[in-house]
Amino acid sequence: MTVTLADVAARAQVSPATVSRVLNGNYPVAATTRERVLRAVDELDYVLNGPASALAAATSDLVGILVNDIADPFFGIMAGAVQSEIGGPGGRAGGERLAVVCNTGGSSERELTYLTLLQRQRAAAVVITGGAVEDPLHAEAMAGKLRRLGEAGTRIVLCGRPPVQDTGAIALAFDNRGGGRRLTEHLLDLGHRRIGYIAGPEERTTTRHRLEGHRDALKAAGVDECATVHGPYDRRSGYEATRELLRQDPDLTAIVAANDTVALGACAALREAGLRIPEDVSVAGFDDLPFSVDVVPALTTVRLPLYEAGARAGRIAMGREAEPPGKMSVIAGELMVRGSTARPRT
Amino acid sequence: MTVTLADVAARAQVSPATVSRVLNGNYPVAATTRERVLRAVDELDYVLNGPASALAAATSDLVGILVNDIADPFFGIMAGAVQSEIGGPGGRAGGERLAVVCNTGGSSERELTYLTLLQRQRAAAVVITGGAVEDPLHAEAMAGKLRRLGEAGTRIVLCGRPPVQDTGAIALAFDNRGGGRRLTEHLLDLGHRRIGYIAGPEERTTTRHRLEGHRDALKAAGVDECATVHGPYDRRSGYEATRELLRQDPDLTAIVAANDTVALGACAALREAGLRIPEDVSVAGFDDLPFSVDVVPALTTVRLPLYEAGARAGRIAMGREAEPPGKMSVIAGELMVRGSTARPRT
DNA sequence: CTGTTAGCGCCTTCAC
DNA sequence: GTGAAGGCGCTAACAG
Repeated sequence: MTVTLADVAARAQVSPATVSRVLNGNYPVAATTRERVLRAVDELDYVLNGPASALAAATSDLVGILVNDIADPFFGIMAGAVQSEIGGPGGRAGGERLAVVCNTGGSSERELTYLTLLQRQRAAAVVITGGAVEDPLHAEAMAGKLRRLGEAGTRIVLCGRPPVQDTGAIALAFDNRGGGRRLTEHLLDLGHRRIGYIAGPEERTTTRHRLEGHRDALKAAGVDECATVHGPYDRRSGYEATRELLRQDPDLTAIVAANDTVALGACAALREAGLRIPEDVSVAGFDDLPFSVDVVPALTTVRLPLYEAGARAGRIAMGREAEPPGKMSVIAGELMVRGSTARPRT
Repeated sequence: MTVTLADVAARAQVSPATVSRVLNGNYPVAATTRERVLRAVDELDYVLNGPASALAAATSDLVGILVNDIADPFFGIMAGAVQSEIGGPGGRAGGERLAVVCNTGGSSERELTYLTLLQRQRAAAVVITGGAVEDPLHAEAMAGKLRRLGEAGTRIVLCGRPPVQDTGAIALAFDNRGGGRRLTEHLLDLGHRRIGYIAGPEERTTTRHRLEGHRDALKAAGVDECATVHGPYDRRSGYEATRELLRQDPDLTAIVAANDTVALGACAALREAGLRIPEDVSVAGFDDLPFSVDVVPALTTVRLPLYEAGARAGRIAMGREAEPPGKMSVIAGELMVRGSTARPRT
């Protein structure tokens, strides 16, 4: 029915072992023999049986990339970068790796499920992007799962997520706290004192760190915290949170959003309320997604080098770049001051 | 070293076959036995070996989703929808399927590579999203690959892509032509006569169909085609193409973009040129991505039911929804008239 | 309902 | 540089 390696061997008049060797290219084979085999492969339209190969070799060419929300460019950009470093030749059989992205939807349960599925497939590596849920139960389950994955030979790289102790996982973390602090400092420097904050979902590392940075800046300046509202990382959340913030404190002069997408929703709500940006209310985001420079006014935000971080994570996962000292590296964000923030109205 | 099914069997004092049966849940097993096995699985922290299972069963729980650009929400939304319908229970072993998305970057070569990789893994199904490259050579290679995949038992669903003959693949196509026509008709109705067009990359079905719709509308109205420029589906392309269009025809009163992202770039270029939207130049996009309603002015566009289409593709791929008659269904777009289009200046 | 018996297709020592 | 043989871990008939 389907063509097997034995069929190729027969046609090329060599042993199955030889065919395997040319396919994997990790063993000396005479040039003429190799050519004969390759021709047979072509003629028979042979496709290696991945499961069989993985079973015998006790490892596969699958590399998993976990993202919280595949519809969000924040993750799409990182995932694409990881893939671009992995997809190339260099795998075991046929020289290609299967880089696949798995959408957890931000659910810690699905995150674990995907890790199990990947473990089941004996994935060669796993890259986990974005913030983590901070529930202690989940954290423990996660640490255990990562440890077992690592013990089974899967390389693990965290990209945009803080390290998990005792797992051997390599972490490239974003400096969300520092970025959040600089952003709020910028607003304080402009003269803002009543700054509303739209935070991400609770119990997420990203949310907490950005918020802490915000609070650090306020504290350092001796300014009281104004209203803070939590919500998911989407446009609608920004819209609704802003209406809530305006209700809680009609006199606020600035709004900091958990990320650019949320900031977009905030802008919409402000406009609907008849408030001008930045004349009446300044708005700031986080991440610097591609659209942020195009909205009107262009968004003040913190740029995270998403692509570079993803690419680096991919290379580390492939063993093509040395892991950072201490298995951990903090990536800084850059404050991008644009038209959406200005001095407060007097 | 690693725990195998035999270990579980020994601990539960049953045969390996029985363990397999409870794990796959597709065979009657006494409740008490099942419980004993499950407990052993838990105690030993056993994880099924996917490759071995796939090899023995000659099929896997892997489902592939191909996208042209994972950083583009157009694909992210569809991919997320497909996954949400696939990820759930219902798979063979352990009741979970591994839904994975593969980023082709719009390259026909990588598209074929990924299909081979998926074929190698004996994927249960493959969903291919977005437009296809129209190069005849690639089309032929693609048709052959799809046919072989189908013969090997992989279900294939095209989502947002026209059908490929003689492959058995099911197609859910978007009515890009109709949408393009309605969009241009809308501008013509408003009184526009000099309409610049920013098309997507050449030799893509999506590009061609949308452009054809545009031309259909012009022709029906007896209006000559104004300047048309091609470019990738990104913001920068829209920006540069608009500068080019303005150079070619400074008197145009409207610009139709290949999609919303391109339209964003077009808006930026217009503003930079000191032109107001829509007073001086109207702008229209395509897709109705989430941000399109938030930009200022809100974008007139054609809404494509991306999520619904993806979800349906996922269900069909899982055999949970009947395939459309003739293995093909055309999904219409809906014209969304918003602030970015208005009567031309007189 | 459960155990026994063969493989699934490939990789990998070991000989030659 | 190449062939032969055993086994990777699981599933799917068969028996019982």
